[in-house]
Amino acid sequence: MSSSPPSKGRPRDPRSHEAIISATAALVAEMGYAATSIGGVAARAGVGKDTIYRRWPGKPELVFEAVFTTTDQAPIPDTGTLTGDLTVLLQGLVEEFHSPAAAAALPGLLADFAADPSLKARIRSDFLAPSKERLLIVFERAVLRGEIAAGTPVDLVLDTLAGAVFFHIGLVGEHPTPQLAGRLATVIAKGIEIR
Amino acid sequence: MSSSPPSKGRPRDPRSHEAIISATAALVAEMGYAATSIGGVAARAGVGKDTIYRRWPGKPELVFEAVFTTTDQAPIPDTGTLTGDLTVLLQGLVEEFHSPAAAAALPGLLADFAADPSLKARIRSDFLAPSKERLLIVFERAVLRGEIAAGTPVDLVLDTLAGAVFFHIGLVGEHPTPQLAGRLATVIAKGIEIR
Amino acid sequence: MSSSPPSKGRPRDPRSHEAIISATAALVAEMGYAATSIGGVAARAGVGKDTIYRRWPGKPELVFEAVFTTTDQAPIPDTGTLTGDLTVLLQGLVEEFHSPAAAAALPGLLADFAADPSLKARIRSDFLAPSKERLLIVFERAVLRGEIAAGTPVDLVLDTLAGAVFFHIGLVGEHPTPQLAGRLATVIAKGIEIR
Amino acid sequence: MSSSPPSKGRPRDPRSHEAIISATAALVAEMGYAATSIGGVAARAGVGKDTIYRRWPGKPELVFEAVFTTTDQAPIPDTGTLTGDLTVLLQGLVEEFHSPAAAAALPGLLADFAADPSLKARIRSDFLAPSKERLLIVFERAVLRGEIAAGTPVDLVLDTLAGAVFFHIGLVGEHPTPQLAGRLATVIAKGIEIR
DNA sequence: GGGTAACCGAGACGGTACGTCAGGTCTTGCG
DNA sequence: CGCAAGACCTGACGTACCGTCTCGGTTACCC
Repeated sequence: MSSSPPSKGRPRDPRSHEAIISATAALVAEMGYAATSIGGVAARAGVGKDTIYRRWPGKPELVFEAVFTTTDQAPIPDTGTLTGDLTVLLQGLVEEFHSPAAAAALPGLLADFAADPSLKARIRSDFLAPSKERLLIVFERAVLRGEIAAGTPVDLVLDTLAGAVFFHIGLVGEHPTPQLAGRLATVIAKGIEIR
Repeated sequence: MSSSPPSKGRPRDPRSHEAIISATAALVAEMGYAATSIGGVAARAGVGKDTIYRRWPGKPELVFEAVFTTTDQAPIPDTGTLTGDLTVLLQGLVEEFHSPAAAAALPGLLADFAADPSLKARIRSDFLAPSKERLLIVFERAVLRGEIAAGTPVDLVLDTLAGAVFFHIGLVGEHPTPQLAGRLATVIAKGIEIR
Repeated sequence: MSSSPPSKGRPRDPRSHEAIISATAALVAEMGYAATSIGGVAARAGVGKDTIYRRWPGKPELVFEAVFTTTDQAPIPDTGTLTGDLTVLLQGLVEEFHSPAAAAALPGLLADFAADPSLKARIRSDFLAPSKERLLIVFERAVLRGEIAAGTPVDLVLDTLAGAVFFHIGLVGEHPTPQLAGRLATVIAKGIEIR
Repeated sequence: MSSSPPSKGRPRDPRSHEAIISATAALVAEMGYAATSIGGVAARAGVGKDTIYRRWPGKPELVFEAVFTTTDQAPIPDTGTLTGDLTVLLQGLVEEFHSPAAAAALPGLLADFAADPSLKARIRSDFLAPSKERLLIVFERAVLRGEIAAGTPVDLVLDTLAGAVFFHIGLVGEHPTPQLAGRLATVIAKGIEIR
């Protein structure tokens, strides 16, 4: 299923990989996305530029991997109400978007992804996929509870949730209040509920 | 109120201004934001680079002025219902974000604004101000009609509307369906209405 | 007659030119031709790389100009005998090839010129032209004196003289003895003289 | 005399040696010396880079061995006159310097040898040694015939012969005429002969 | 109506980063 | 140990922009 590893020649040193990733995360958090250069990452990681280009095609892919390593092990929320579930989901999004590295990286990173046709598709498939999976299950439960209709468009709702948080936190730079996730969840839940 | 013009020496040629603005808009639409350079704009406009730097501090400010010239002459919607008013407002946002130049410019442009502390504030004051003004009046009427509470947070709702549209259209690259504005308006209106 | 200077835009700063030339000469003398890089010259001259590439197409042309500035103001020898004239000419060649910068530069420089078809022709026209001019006059006088035949091939003799000195001094690295020029001159003069 | 072979472990595969040598000769002839890289030779020979570095310290030594394999089996000329002998010797030099691989390799190769102190000595000992041996014998015979003096400096004459041919053919790129060797031989022989 | 000060085009300037390539060393698994 | 493969660090390559500067030359205002 997965591509067989060639296993020919010297294997790539996982310590280089690790050093590159953490140097990237540190530089992005310290200097911002635009001021982070491949050369700078290489110097900081004590690595040649080729070692980076061998693994990633460019800065966007590298930063994406370095900053969004959160393997999203968070459990799927199950509070018993749609509003409660959405609140938990949104709290996750707010935290993710507000972490130092992510906040520094996201605007430039998404801009680079959006600008490259071959990367644009990955916004949905890589950035949003984990959240979509969870939102799908939350919606299934809400449908069973009779809170929302069966055909509620997951992608559109997810774009709204993510867009709202990204715009509010990432672009406008608003510091997230503790109530933020709850407020947004309430509005959206009420908005899509039956009746 | 505005800075007094020096009025000493040769006045700036308004034809240069015009040529720069339209060259910028054309280049952004054709090549995208990242591939648009000041030098390229100057060459296309038949103008020296200094003539650009004399008027704008950098690419973000230039592109902002070139692409968002919509003097927002659109009348404030007054359909009689909050949902109707929001639909009209959102249609405006969708159109604005979907125009070729704006779609090509927005992700990179917002990223550059967000990355520069001195520009970050202008996202709210320049990008969103016209919409906020209209949304305020729409909300006032809705309060008078008893549809929403008096203290409904305008900024947060606006960030949600703008974020949803920007994310959906600008980043994910979804082609806007005719129903999009209405759907979003319905959800948000229902979500913030009393009861 | 000469190409008209464009005189459009900011003129090139002759101090940059000067700084680049002397940095190049110094680096070649200190480090050798191969270890002299455009980037190194730029750093040493306090100049951007573009400023170098704007004036010279590459390292060979730059080094050539930097090292062989000797405008060959040496007078044409006229000692009364072919042997004497050739001795003076050869002393000039020996000195030129033995100067620190030239000795360090010549093997690599000539190799780069010989490897590039568009530069190859310049070996004869740029490196050898001044010597050929002098040798021509020396030969004319020797013909008048009846020492050599009228059709003696200048280019071939010049290649022999230059090749002998270059090989002996530049490649094999022999330290030139005071008698070297005289010995070679005697051999060649005797070899081409009538009888 | 030679370094003792390790004779521990697997012996070196002579087919690799052969493949490397012929790949090197082919690449040098096709692409030139500068454009010939160790990596390219390895790929062409179907060999790992280490297998090359295990046998040769670097490109100069490798190319030298690949291009100058002519084990100089040519017999020592004995035509009865110094001019005749020198003509035969020079014909050999001209042919050697004019062969496709040698012509492509020589300028860069000699430059690399001259630039490295540890290789510089080998120009005389490796490049010129076979010719010197023959020239010595030619000179001995000429001394016996009374054509030249006993103390004629072999090295200097050899540098002159080699330098003239190398400069004329290798650097300036002159196509060798059939008379070239004879003409040079006549000049030099006349030049060094007694009287 | 003559200065003078700012504007204009062109393009040179010192920098920084790009993505590629070669050099020479090393580390795999397999003979 | 040899060997093919290929990862590794270093450092140079030539290009593209950045934002500033310096030319010659042109307006338009102010004295």
